[in-house]
Amino acid sequence: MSKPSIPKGTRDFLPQVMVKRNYIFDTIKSVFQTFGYLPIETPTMEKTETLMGKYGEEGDRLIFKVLNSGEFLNKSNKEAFTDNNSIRFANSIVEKALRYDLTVPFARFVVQNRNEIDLPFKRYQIQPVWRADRPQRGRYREFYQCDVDVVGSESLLYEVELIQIFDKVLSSLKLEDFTIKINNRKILSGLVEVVGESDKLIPITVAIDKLDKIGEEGVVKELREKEVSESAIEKLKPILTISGSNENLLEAVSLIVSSSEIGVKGIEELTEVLEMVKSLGLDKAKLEFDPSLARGLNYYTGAIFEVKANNVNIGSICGGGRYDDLTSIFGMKDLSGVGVSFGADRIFDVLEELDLFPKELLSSTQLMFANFGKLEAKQSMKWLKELRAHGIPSEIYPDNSKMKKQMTYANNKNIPFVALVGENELANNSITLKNMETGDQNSYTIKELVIFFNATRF
RNA sequence: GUGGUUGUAGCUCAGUUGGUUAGAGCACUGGUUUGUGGUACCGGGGGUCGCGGGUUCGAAUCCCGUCAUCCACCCCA
Repeated sequence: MSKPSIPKGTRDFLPQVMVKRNYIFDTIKSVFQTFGYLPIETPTMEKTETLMGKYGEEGDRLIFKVLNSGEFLNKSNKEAFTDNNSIRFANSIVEKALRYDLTVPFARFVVQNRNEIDLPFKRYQIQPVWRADRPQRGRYREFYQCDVDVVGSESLLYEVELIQIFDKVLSSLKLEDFTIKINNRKILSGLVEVVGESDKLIPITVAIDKLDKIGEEGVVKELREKEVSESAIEKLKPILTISGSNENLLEAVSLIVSSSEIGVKGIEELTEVLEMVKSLGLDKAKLEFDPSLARGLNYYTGAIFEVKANNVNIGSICGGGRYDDLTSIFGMKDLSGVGVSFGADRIFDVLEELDLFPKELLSSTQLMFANFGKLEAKQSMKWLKELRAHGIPSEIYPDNSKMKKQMTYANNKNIPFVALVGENELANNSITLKNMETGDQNSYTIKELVIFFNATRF
């Protein structure tokens, strides 16, 4: 048998990593709940028809498909097989797939459970998703998304609320320098309408989205490759070059799209959101209107968001937007939704790189009893029971090993205190407490110990 | 899916124009210290050099294939 290993782009998580991951999840959950969102879960697998076609052509390719069980070959499309038609053949032997994100399953969930929920429905969902992408820095094939969404309201108050959630979560995680980028798909629609290329909305937005990566020239080159007319490119150029405050940008863009009804609507929405956020104030977040922000997911129709950690070379750590039509695909019309997603794994990488995890996360056990033999261990167990009854995380070394070995174990586990209970302590009913940081040792009774640990609790 | 990079000890890596028994640091382990870790000193274990084939008297080193990895593109959390 070869060395055991796990599939490409997946990971094992050791305890010292899990405590950090849980710190992120706990922070996110508590913020979500203070904004009035409640948890749901959906299955790991969805029917392929639920997922396919919702993420664009590229997305379909990246969906992990689950082979049918049993004698699937009997029911397979052999014609498609001999024709070398992979897609049609795959459809005949696959009817389930791993979820690609949490938003589309959520839309399905809302429609399916419409009679059990009240609108507007506010939910959060923290679960892994899978993408058959090639792994690289900050990109995994299995990763967690933490989604907050609300469906059943067109109110822009929710856009504001989600911006506040971005700010609150990331500020709570001690991130100092991050930017929330915001744009509105209606503005982009107005833009392509004004330049006379309405049918090329997607290729144009995808090209514009790459501005900060490939620069103005790169975008123009890509637009030409997508057969966008020269006159349209000329009209789009200001979008690529203008800069300044949110207000200045709004004014400039609003002039460009003024002849488009939908474009003007987008400007109005964005203006309202920006003004409200400005009057409420943000903690650490910077909020920037970025006319070149587009985002690849096809279902967005209104506001779109993306959050980047500054000074860290990793893609966006959060994203989201408003989708007016997602539930209609599943048969429920006129149900607007808006939501955002936190990329827990990327946030982890950012906090790790910036060394922002609290250091007390590393130790859970506060006190370890050294083991001096059977009698001593028996007494230590009694005292342990009492300490644990008071909620003090404590443990005992399992064997009467050499002190050096026991101490090394405590040291490696970052246990701050070791209790020494040997022959002498047993005789006078005391506990010698060693502080592993300073090396100081003092004698205590069990009562004093409980008081000591309750007092030093955070 | 396209292009490139790198595979040597548990981890990070060195290894000269191909030449005897493949090295270092960290980690692990034993001792100096049989009731004291984190610092010091001495010792020890651990490697089919990713895998398969080829060239050669001789391959970790050169060639071909393959798998894995990382990076860029595409796309995205």
